[in-house]
Amino acid sequence: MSPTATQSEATRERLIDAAGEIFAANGFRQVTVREICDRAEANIAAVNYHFGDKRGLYEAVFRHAALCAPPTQLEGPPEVRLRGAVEALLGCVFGVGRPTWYARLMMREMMEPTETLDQVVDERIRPFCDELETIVGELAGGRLADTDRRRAVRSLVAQCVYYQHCRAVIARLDPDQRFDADEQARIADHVAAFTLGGIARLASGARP
Amino acid sequence: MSPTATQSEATRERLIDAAGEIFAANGFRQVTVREICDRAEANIAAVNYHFGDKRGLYEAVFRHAALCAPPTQLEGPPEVRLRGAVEALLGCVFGVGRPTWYARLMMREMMEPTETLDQVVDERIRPFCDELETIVGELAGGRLADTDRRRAVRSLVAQCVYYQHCRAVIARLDPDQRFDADEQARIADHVAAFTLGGIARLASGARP
DNA sequence: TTGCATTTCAAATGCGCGTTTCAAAAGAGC
DNA sequence: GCTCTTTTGAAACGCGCATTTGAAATGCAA
Repeated sequence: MSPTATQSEATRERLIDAAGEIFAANGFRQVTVREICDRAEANIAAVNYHFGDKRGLYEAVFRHAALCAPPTQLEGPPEVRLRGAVEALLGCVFGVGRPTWYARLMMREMMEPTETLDQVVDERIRPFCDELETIVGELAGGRLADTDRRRAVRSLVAQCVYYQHCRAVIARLDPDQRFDADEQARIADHVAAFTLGGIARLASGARP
Repeated sequence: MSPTATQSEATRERLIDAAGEIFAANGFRQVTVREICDRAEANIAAVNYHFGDKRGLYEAVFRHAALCAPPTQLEGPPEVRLRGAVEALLGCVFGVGRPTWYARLMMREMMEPTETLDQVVDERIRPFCDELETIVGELAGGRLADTDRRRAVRSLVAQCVYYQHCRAVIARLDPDQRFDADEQARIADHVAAFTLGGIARLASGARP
């Protein structure tokens, strides 16, 4: 062991990685500092030394996770950009390649919001939603009021995050349901089609 | 004080009511037995006496909450029944009249499923989803495969529960957003229209 | 009235866990 | 080599909280 600067940094990273997984899987309260340090192969005092306290570690983890934003398709006709946005969202949820615990962490943060959530909303979520509103507006041919556009964006996002937030129920209703890349693509097809239909209906002005 | 059978029952009920609110608001771990007993005006030992332990109380609460199922419109054309189902779902989420903590409790249960969730899925959720599938099938004129029907039901449900699961984000994106009965009705309009459009698009066979 | 069963009460117990402490290890600068 | 700073290590502290305990209170039956 050589406690040099790079070694210290390595310890920090091991703690963040271990804590990210465990926090996402079990929530803030459930997780013990001992458990995190065990997996990170760090001493019990490392958390307090590097992050002040347990909450400081959590915030570092959340901030670190928030860095991997969904990459979106910025060019092309609105149908293509819609499809790209859906895949980006589902990619976060299904997390086939990425660190799979970010979406779960986000879900937990939504249930018990802290100040960290405000930052993430401002820095990441709002810009993304603004872009979605633009796409929806174009798809509707400019025939939607602001409120309707906003609600349509919610309907779109809802269909994606549903597979994260209600996975427990989905898995029980449909034991055969898979959550791999192939299924992700099929769901993306469905959500894109359903959303196009929904927007078309809204734009047509028909009310049920 | 008269520790008779009805008094004992009253204590049980006070504990369940108090615990329901507090569990829903703060989660299982956060809540202390002391806090529950304080609000229920019961002794600290009452929880262990009546429910064995804290977990036993939680399960009793969840079972009790699961009894208030969404009342659905069973007759009429599928458009009307769809609208009824949307309102029932949103009613659970917005909880304008009902015990408002059921939806929150359900959300928590979805994140950390216990055996209790299996029962609730079998007894309440699956029958409800079966009915939704029937409605969707009728709306599509029988032109949807089972898989597409199921996904459409998910898209429908997702739009409703989104207002529960992501309320923290919605409130931050839209500080003016209200969650009262009036807004609930407008959202029901939107979700019903959006869903009709989505189903129509799926039934038309068009793919993006 | 007097035992008996049920429920409530206040205090105590025990323990899990975040945090602190203080010493040891290991470079960095002189 | 020697001090100084940074990082790690093992053990201990202290607190919060679920749970237990044993007695008191209360109704019921004989």
